[in-house]
Amino acid sequence: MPELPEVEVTRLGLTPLISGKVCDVKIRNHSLRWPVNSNLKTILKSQELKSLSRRGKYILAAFSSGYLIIHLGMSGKISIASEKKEPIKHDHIDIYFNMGKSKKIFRYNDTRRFGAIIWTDEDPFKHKLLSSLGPEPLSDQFNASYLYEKVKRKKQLIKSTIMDSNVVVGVGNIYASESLFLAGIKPQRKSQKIKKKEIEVLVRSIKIVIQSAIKKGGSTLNDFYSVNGQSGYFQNEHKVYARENQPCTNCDEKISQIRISQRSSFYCNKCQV
DNA sequence: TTTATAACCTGAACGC
DNA sequence: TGCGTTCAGGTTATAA
Repeated sequence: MPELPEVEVTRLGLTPLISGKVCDVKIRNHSLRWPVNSNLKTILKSQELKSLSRRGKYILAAFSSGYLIIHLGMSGKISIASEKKEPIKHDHIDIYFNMGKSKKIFRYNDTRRFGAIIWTDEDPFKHKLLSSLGPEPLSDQFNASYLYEKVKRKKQLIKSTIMDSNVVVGVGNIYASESLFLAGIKPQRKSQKIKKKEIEVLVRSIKIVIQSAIKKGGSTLNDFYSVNGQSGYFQNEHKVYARENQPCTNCDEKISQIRISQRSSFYCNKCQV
């Protein structure tokens, strides 16, 4: 999946392709991270899709009387299909839209079923999944003073801190490694030991990495393709992620790999201090 | 309160 | 060829 850039690329790809009123819903498998509401068909029927927005890694589909909160988990994918297109394995949910002469299907596929599709008729930002999220990485709210306040008493490792969605949303395992490389900070440093100057560089690096990944259409690893089936290109630009024992693009030192919180982490022992 | 770990699930890649 | 093990983009609940 999908870190923030992949979710944003998905949202941008979906927006021009889907609109109109829901005319049917088919759920083949209810068991995602949380069980999908069995009444979804009744709830959504005749409701008009108003907009698609994003908060962190959540896509918010606004309907006439509420919101679908969609999370892609590790392996979730959304495609827009015609009625003729037969569902394949792990196509768990179809939402049919009446679009003039034809019907289009919003199709949710998720191999590992870590994703979620949740209906709420209240303010989605007050939903418990979204209410305590940190700022968007590209917003002005996410700045050096903010992050320094967050890290200065934290004993956990800096990579874990920037991946904490209560600190900043959208920085997943790939972009955490990439941002720390760009900032010249080792992922295993303790957060509270990082100087204010370094935090300034780190904030800039996170913004650059996320922005650049969105422009390139996200990373394509095993599972991510954008809505139209195109792969992203950002993986061609990974400087450290999944490059263990390959030469650093900056100094030729071999890229190192360690595990932090059960996640693979990659860094250059020379360029990062 | 903060931090680390286990758990959710499927499939691909690898070693024997 | 086949079986067992490990690993994969995330996030929550629970343990320490």
